[in-house]
Amino acid sequence: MQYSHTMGQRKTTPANRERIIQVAADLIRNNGIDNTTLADIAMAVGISKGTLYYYYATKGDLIFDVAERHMTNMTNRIFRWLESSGTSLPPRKVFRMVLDTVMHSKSRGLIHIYLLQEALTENPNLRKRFVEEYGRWRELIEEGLARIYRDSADHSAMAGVLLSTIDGLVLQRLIGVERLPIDSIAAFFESAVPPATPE
Amino acid sequence: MQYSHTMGQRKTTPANRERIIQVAADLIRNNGIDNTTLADIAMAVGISKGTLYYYYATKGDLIFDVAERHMTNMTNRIFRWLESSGTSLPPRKVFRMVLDTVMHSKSRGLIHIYLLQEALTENPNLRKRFVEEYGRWRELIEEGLARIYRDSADHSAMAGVLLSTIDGLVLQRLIGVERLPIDSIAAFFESAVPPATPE
Amino acid sequence: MQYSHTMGQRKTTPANRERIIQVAADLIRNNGIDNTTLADIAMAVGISKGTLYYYYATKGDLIFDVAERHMTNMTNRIFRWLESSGTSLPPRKVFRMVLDTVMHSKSRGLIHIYLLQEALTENPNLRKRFVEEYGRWRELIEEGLARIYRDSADHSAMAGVLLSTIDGLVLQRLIGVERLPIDSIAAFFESAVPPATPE
Amino acid sequence: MQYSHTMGQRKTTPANRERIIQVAADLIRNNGIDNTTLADIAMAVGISKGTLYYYYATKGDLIFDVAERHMTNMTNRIFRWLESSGTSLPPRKVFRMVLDTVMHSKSRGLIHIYLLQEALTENPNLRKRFVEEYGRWRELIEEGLARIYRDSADHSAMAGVLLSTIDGLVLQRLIGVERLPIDSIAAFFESAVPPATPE
DNA sequence: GATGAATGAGTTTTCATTCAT
DNA sequence: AATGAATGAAAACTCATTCAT
Repeated sequence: MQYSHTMGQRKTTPANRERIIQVAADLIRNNGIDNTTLADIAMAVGISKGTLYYYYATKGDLIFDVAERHMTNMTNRIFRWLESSGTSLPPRKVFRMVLDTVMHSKSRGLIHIYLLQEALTENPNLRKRFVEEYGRWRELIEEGLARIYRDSADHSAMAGVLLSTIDGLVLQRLIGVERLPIDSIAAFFESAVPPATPE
Repeated sequence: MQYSHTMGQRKTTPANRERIIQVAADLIRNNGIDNTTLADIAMAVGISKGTLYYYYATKGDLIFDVAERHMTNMTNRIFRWLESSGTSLPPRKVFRMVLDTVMHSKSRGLIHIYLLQEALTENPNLRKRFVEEYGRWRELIEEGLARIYRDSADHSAMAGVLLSTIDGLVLQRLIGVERLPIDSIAAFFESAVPPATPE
Repeated sequence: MQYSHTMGQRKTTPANRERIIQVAADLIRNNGIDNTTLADIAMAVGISKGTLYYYYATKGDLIFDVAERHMTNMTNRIFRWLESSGTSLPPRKVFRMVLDTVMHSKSRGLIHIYLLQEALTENPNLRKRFVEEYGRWRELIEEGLARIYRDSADHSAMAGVLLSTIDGLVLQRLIGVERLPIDSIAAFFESAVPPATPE
Repeated sequence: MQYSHTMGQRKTTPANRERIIQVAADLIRNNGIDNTTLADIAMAVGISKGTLYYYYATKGDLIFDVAERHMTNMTNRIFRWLESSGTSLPPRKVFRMVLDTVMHSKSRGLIHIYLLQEALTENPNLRKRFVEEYGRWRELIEEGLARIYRDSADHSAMAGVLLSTIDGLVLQRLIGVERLPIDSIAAFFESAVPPATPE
């Protein structure tokens, strides 16, 4: 209702789902999954617990959708990065950009960890989704590297390292490690020569 | 540390504490922190819940000690690696060794993530401890790199990347990402030339 | 009866009512009354919960109709038996027939018990209906016995026993008692001589 | 035993369990199982819901114990009847006694039905117990009949009928059928001649 | 006639924590 | 040191019912 800007909308349902996911994501970001109760979410959305149940049969189902949304956001973010990597920016800048982006979205990072945890302990389906998505992310990053270096070398290792490094840095960022040497890390990646490909 | 009230404790106490920590760590590894109840721990140790409270005033306190123990283990592990990096092994082997070690201790990795999560959401003190320890780990790794390369270049960036990569890889390993290209990642690190230091 | 507001109802209404009752009976048979939700029924019928409420103001009302239908079925069944008891079959066969019929309709039995329970705990009106109907059943059975024995003795006791036995056997059948000696029970009834009537 | 009048009692636990079962049985008798909440039971016993959980991990577990107790009571009752059947009372009186006993313990009957229902729909274990116990009851009744008739004829059919009749009569009693012809039913059983045994 | 949406009162269950002995 | 017993606050989930359209 409050977010239906368009006229032609038939049902309020999608809008409500949307709001629930959004609000739930916010609460989870701030308090973690376990500390976010369905009552909290319902109240924040402005509906009753019963209504929440009307939209989601289970807390797990809701979390799943929140995670789905989160992954989509991440993927989109990488896509945008991918486009910028085609430009003539020097590699170091491009790396710096990636790392910066990730680093500074502390909240994104936080929810990422929470959701991974949930996937690990409670929700096998969610875990499968994460595995899929991680695969996709690595491919995208690899493609980005190919554009940056404009060659056909095998960048899979670097892509793997880059992806892992990002997660690892996010983790450290979250727990509050200061002075993460982002600059020199970007430089490190720039300096790393792709292994000679026999091709 | 904070729980040793008297000096003259009978020796059973530390032994009991020891067992509690050990058992708690195991349970947490397998089920996560939230799915490990104090009743579970007490039963697995073979004592009553009441007795558990004799040793630990709070679940959080117990978790803290478990984490402390976990960090000590990690640090020791890195120490051992440090020693081996002084040998004349080619760098690639040394990198491979680090990554392997971490990769294959899936259970260590799991508990690491659980504890980080706890530190993040519930236990600020624990978070501080992690920050400290991450700092130490980076220094140790840096030192190891210095030994490997036998130079006085600044390896802090690489150390940062290595540490982050490890965490990131553990994360992916845990959620079940297959085909992590450990070998080529090790090669990648070997090939990475430390940035020229103006020093 | 109590729900037909107008005379000129379109013919779809009774048909819908019919389907609702049928479907509800099936679900109750399989899951019990408490485990059958209105949502289940609506979904199985292919209508919305709201529509269900158009036909039945209350879950209790629906159950009442289901019970009504069930009782009618039972009564009809006894009627059919009644007719067969006029034939020249030997009494033992006739008894065997009754018992068999009841025994083998396990599903009928189940719903019978569920509805009795409901009548007992939730629905006084339904209880009254059961009392009425039980009276009718006994009379019918008595009439059947008179036909079998072609005399004017008082068969009310035997009718009472027969009716009770049937319910009791159904109960045991339902909970899974094996080896119910139906044959010898039929023989037992045959051998039982009606008490000498001073008439 | 049940209220531990003895001095040597160690723990209060058995006494508490006892009270819980007792109180639960009462509430169930009056309201049915589904209408008896754990909160009701806890309040009636004078303990907290948490404490109730301390004694019974599950509502089903508690019901199971209530049922166990109920069955024991029934069995004891039959035992006592068994003893009296050895006396020189005329058979009719003995039958009358059984029926009367059962008839007049309306509350026993109610809980019996409730528990059967539970066994049927929710608790397979309980169902097995009932099957066992029904078998035992039939044997006991058979033994009683042998004593009454002081012969070695096969009374299993009559025992089966008697047991079923009792359940059936209880059922009718519960729903409020008036004028159950107990007297003539007793007479009916007396008049029933056991089938000639070729022995 | 029909329905999707919303609700709230209730239910079982969980579990860290306390405490008298 | 040790423990059994007790607790209460909270959490997820259920579902009959209502109602505007």
